Amino acid sequence: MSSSNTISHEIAESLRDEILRQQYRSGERFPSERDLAARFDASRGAVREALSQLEQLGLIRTQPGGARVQSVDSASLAVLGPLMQLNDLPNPVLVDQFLETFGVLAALTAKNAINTANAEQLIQLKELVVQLADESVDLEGMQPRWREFMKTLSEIADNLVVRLISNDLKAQFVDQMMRLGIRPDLKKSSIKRLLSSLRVSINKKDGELASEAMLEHFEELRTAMSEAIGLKASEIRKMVV
Amino acid sequence: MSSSNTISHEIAESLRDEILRQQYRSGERFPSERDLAARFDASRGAVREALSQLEQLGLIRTQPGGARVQSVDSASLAVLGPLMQLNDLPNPVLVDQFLETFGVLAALTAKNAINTANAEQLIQLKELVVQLADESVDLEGMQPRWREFMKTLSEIADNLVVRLISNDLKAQFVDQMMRLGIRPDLKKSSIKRLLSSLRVSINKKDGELASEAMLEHFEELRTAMSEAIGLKASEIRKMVV
DNA sequence: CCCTATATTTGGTCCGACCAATTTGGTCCG
DNA sequence: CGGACCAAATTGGTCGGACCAAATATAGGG
Repeated sequence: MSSSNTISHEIAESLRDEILRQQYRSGERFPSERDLAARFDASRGAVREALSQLEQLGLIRTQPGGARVQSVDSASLAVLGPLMQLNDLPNPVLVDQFLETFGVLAALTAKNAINTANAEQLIQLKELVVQLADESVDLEGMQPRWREFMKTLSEIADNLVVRLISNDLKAQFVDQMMRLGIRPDLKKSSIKRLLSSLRVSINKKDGELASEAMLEHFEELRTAMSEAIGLKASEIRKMVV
Repeated sequence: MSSSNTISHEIAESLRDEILRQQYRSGERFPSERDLAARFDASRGAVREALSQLEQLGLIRTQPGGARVQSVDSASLAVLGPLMQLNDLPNPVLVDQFLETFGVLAALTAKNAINTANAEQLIQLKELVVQLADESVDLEGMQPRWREFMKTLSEIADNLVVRLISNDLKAQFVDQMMRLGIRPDLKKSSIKRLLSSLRVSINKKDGELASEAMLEHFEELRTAMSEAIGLKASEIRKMVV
């Protein structure tokens, strides 16, 4: 399940999750490197490498005399992914905030992409939208195309800041949702409306229109996702009972 | 100038800047740990700690056999700060992208804050806006109040995702601009308009209005900042000549 | 020239040691 | 009893050397 095969990474993951689970109070002293080495049955060097990663994430602050735990919401954006994968079910509030935030960034990207695209790029976008309208492909199979479309938009918009933000969200939010079987029930009409707006905005080279369509789409996605998670939650509850 | 007093951090900073300066081609082999240890006259352990930080930043990927440099725009958002402080003058394009992106996030925050604020919080916001309208304080002295205002908005909006993003931008963008003497020439009328809109939106509890005002303000800020940087650049050019 | 077997390089990990800063505990004094 | 002060234990920071396994580079054979 967990990624890297190295011990130091395993230690880092383990400790990271403990901190994200609030198992330490903010400001509390973190176990000493020697203790951690003993606990994980590893060398102090490996532990120190792990701690230097946690420090980079903004989760701890180390000083001679002892490391201290930092408040989670003063950490780096890179903790968002792990934060959403902590429990069986991602925190619905967090998912909603993620979608809302990602939505405005996607809208911004779409606006700038369409406004700055050259003729060739507009054609490229148009083709991608056509592919997205293919009704013979199901929602899951469509995901790669959506990603391709967003990636193209991102490349055309060419905003490094947005791209860097997206990188830290590359914890594959969508993948995780798919894996958990959480599938937002987006009305086909809703998607059709989005695609239609996108088509028009590309033809008219009207970025503002694309932006609005994107915002609206994410709004609907938030609602659908909220329902989907709630549904999954009740499913799980039944399983337990 | 540079921050942490530990050797491993110094090494990390040094190597980070080299990568951000594109001194290595993406995909290129990174010097071996032993070479780096020799170069920095440090132990391999210190170098390894530095490298584990760079890896966390998404700047390198290490494997048995050799580490490889990653493309900058596949890195973590946390590199944005260092990226803007690389040269004497920050990259204007990057600053503009930063302001644009930060603008939509600030607008989102303002919208949600005002829409969800309770009576007490609305009063608090109103007071802060009044303080911002104090004409007896100059632009620089006003910065702490602006920060206080934004912080309050952020706390009320209570969006962890946006907060995490802001954390990685806390490389004190404003501070750096101040330090460099880059002062955007924002028209007083422009600020007055923003404050006025904010006042109205708070009174009417109309988040959408606040959002629009914020967007417009950042739009003007982008223009002003662009001019300010251009001005500073020509100043520097004269100095050299 | 290509493919394979071997030697070298490289990252991953461990151990033991030392230093300096911090923390801790206790002692002494008012 | 309380606070200031001092010494000991703890802790992070760094170093050096060592070993392994994976990856790479090299030389040899087809």
